[in-house]
Amino acid sequence: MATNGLSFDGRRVLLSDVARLAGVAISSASAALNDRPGVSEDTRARVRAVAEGLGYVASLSAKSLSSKRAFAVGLVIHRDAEVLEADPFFGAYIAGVERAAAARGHAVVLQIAEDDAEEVRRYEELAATHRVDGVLINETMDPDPRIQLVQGLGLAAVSVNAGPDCPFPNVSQDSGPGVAEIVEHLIALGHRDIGHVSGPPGYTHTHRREDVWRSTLALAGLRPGPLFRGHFTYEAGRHAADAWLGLDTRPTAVVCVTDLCAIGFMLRLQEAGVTIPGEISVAGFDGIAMGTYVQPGLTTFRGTPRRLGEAMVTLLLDSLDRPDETVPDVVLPSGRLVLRASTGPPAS
Amino acid sequence: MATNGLSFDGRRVLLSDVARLAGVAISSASAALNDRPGVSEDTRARVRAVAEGLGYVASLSAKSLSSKRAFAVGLVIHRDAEVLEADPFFGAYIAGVERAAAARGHAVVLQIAEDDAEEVRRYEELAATHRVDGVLINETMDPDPRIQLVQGLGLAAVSVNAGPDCPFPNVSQDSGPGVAEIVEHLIALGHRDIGHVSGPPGYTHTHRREDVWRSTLALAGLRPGPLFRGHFTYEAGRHAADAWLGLDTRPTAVVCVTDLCAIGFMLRLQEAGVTIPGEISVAGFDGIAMGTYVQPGLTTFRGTPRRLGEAMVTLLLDSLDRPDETVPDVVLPSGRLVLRASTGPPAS
DNA sequence: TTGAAAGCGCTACCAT
DNA sequence: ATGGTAGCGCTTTCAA
Repeated sequence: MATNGLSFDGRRVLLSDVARLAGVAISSASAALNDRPGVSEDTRARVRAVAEGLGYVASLSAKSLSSKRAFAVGLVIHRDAEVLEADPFFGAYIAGVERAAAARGHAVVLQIAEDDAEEVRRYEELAATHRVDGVLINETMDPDPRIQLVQGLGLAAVSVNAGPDCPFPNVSQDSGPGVAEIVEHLIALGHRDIGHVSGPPGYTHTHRREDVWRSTLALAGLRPGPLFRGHFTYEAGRHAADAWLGLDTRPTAVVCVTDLCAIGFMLRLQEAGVTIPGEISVAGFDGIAMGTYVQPGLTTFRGTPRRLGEAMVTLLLDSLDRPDETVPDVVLPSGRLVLRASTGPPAS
Repeated sequence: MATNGLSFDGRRVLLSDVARLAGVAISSASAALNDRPGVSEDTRARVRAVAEGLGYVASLSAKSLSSKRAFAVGLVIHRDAEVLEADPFFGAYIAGVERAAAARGHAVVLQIAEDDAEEVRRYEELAATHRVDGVLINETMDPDPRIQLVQGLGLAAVSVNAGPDCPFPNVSQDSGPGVAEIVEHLIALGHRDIGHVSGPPGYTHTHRREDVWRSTLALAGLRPGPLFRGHFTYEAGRHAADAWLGLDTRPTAVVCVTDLCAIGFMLRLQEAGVTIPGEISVAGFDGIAMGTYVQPGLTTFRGTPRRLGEAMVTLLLDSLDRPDETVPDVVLPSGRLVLRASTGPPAS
């Protein structure tokens, strides 16, 4: 049995081999194997059987050249290696991307850009060489320069949580409900002064989470506590903690924009002798594994990065399959609240 | 300026366009652009200038079809999404892989397999479709089934820390010196009973680290402390900690096979009220960011995953470039000891 | 429904 | 050193 793409004599099995053995023309064999109309069911079955028996696998480069499709999707990650290393979000997301792509015969081409100029170059190369059929734009920013770039390059794409003027199909997974649930949880515990450690301006995540933090408090008749603008990282959390330590009146609870940030915040406070949740309740956002390792365990809202990756690829391939129709955007459920020991009643 | 691979009228710039404008034959243009001999320096320069001016980028599928090369390397990760998520090693490694590949015009095709059967299928597909020119085999096991598989499929490959009978070029980064340095550090602190939390049998990492732990102790005239066999994970560290808690005579120091494992070990002990390093010193291996987040900070040995990725790709592409010559294996320096507060003098 | 043949855009060979 | 041309292995059009 030759299931490895080699025929008995070691030569690659070609479509012409399949056609010859099945007693049909090459064009018919092609149509039969690619589910194209114009072949009788009888012929199709026969061709399939021969192909199967021979272990035929079409040459990708030949397919690509003649069909002008790459059968691959691109994923350009813009991040330094160090940050990438510490960011566990990435693993589950990429797993979703890869599996959804593989399920439809596409490969994932991963690129890493460490600065803006390099990111631009990567997209240009992907477009110029036709290495991929489309790209995934993740962590969309509010006006996002990549959108114009990618569109100008003629690349197909799908974005995540992009604004309404984004020309690409979009997958959205709103973090608003998650933040609302966290804030409501803190209010229910008795907190009245709830601060927020936010991300850098420009990011959808930053604005959305900040807005919902504020509006949820307003809905409960509470004024927003102090706001610390920082970043999504561990270090940013530590800095915010330093700021918190310098406050005259300290909030009794803080909602952090990410788990990593929350962990930095917590550990810095603990180093300064602050007890959690005794003196302050801390909540994060994402649901990374590390949140279960710290003491106390981190209350958070767990998203579904894997399903996000799957949804983005599926949407991209769908839109590629029907270039005329405009595929509907996808809305993913937010995730779910995970209560751990880092949040508790205020000291009073 | 048309730097995006499109000429003025929106048509793709072809090699024939470059040749025509440069006033040479297509074959000469091809030779000029690909650094092949047989063109005068004058011609080469002229062709280059025209290509540059036109923003010419060769079609990858056409190149691939005619040259039988994919200009891509494959990376098959065998791991569940959850483990992948918690494993920060991956980020730096993949960054190295990607950057080295990109520097030589190759793309990285990332595949994720969640079980053995799927892993086999992925390699088969990569080979059958000629999607990549070669693959990176990471985390080589002692007899590693992938080696035979990949070789049988006719794929080029490079392995890491493989045994002497592995047919592929190999990059080695010995973890032995690191373990030795850690053990010596503990001995210097005054420890005489030093245990080890090891990984699963079959992995090179497991055996090597275990062996060096034992031999370094022997060299100092010490008997090996208790050995806990587990896994590379956080959870495995916790289990080992439980075992340690049940011991009659407890070692005063433990060397864990990975940082993640060490962190699990530490946190479980701390939950049980054990003080670190007062009652026990704990060391890890890898140098992940999380080791700086825990309290006390984790003493460890920091490898260079990024350079490992770079070296593997470079070696693969080198061996691909000269199929006749046999390229020499690469040996990477081990890394360096990182002392933090999780190790200290024994209680006594 | 089926088959023949013309591309797809390069590389590589063989003349010149 | 150059230029013509035959592939590479498919898809796709167009006749039959």
